Amino acid sequence: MQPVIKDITTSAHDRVYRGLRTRIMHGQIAPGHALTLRGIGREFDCSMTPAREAVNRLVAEGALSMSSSGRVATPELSNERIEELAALRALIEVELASRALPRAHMALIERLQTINATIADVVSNRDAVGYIRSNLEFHRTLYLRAQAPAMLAMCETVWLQLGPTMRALYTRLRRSEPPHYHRLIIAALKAGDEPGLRLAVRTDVTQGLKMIADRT
Amino acid sequence: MQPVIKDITTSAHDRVYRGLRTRIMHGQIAPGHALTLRGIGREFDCSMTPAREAVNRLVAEGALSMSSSGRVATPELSNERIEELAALRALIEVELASRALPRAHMALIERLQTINATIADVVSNRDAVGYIRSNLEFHRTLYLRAQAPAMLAMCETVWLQLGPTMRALYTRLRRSEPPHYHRLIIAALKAGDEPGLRLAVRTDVTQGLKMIADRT
DNA sequence: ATGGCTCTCTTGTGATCACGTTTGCGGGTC
DNA sequence: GACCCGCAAACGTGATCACAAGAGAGCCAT
Repeated sequence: MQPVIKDITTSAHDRVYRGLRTRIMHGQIAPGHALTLRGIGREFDCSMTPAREAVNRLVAEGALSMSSSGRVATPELSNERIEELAALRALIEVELASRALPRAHMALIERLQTINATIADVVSNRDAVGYIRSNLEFHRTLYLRAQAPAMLAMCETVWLQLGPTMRALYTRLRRSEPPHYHRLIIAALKAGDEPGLRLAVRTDVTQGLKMIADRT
Repeated sequence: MQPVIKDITTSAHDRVYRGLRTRIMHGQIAPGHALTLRGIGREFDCSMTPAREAVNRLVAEGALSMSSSGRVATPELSNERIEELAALRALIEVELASRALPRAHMALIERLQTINATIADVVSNRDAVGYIRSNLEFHRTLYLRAQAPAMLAMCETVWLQLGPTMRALYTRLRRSEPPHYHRLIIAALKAGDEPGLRLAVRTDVTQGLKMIADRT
């Protein structure tokens, strides 16, 4: 009989937290979708306690919104809030890219190109969730080089808040072309062109989210 | 017999959360100070459950750090992290000030001057906690005019992370002069001078935190 | 006197339960 | 057919408990 290997690495609430977090960030949950503690506990096979901790953490990060009665749901963002979060993305990500630039060597650029190819694949398959995931991976891979964990954490918090909204955007948009500005980012990295990099990142971040604000 | 008025507005975990949060943000707790769930529960007169929720939320926001064993304490920040958080403050607060500028009318400027006078009082009393609180109130009052709640929330998260460290700084520094750059901020607001405002805010935010990184 | 070891007390975790509230559905009325 | 009211099921909250892990004090040996 095999001994049961105790899962040292993660406590239950951490497992639930991570599961919900990636699901939200990757846009697998539509805006306005409601969640219940007992339902989460059933799904992750634990009691309400770890589910509560995970949910509270996500509420604190703005990934979930809580009604006055304590019911929790994926947030439906107003246009003002989307504009604000886009501005925050631009602000922080431009800084992160700028800090990553001096440390960007060839291996990093090649990895970015690989991810970009994946994005092209995923886009042709009309896979919104895959697109969001790959797109964020592209950005995160670049920003990891900035060696600025606090900034990256803030950045990911913004991504998290925008997750369900990005899903709503990209499923409506049904884009078929791979992101144009990613190539500009890579080119600027190769050339060591900081102003060009800043502009490319800012544009890439802003362009997609502008369309949401324009819908109404 | 008086009827017991049920406290509608706040649940227990919210009360605990707010209490701990302002205590941390205002620098009333030194870096590295340990907290226990049962101790918090005793202090706020509740069981461990609300204490746990509040603590987990603060850990998620970076206001408290949690060891691998789950013990929780006020964080002792490395110099790199302080530099990073200072850069984040500069980035976000400059943007907030810039957005507040077009909406800043005379009543706001007068309120800022009143707060600044309070800071002068508090500084002469060598009251570090009072100084931090008034200083943050000065900034928050200005940024509220920006009408950007998501940005302000991020900003306050950074303040929260820096709370205990600011305490450590200002108690060591024992400054006796009121903040110089606050006058520059007010002057730029009066003049409608955006570049001057951006520079003044950036300098005000950065100057204090540079000294910490220089200690070592 | 000091370094290492053990034991105990304390801590965090997760499960369960009772309670008050809310939500949503179904039947009755206009 | 539409609207409103009432009831039952489901929900979040907070308390309590059992358990395992860890920290710290005290003791012994060197």
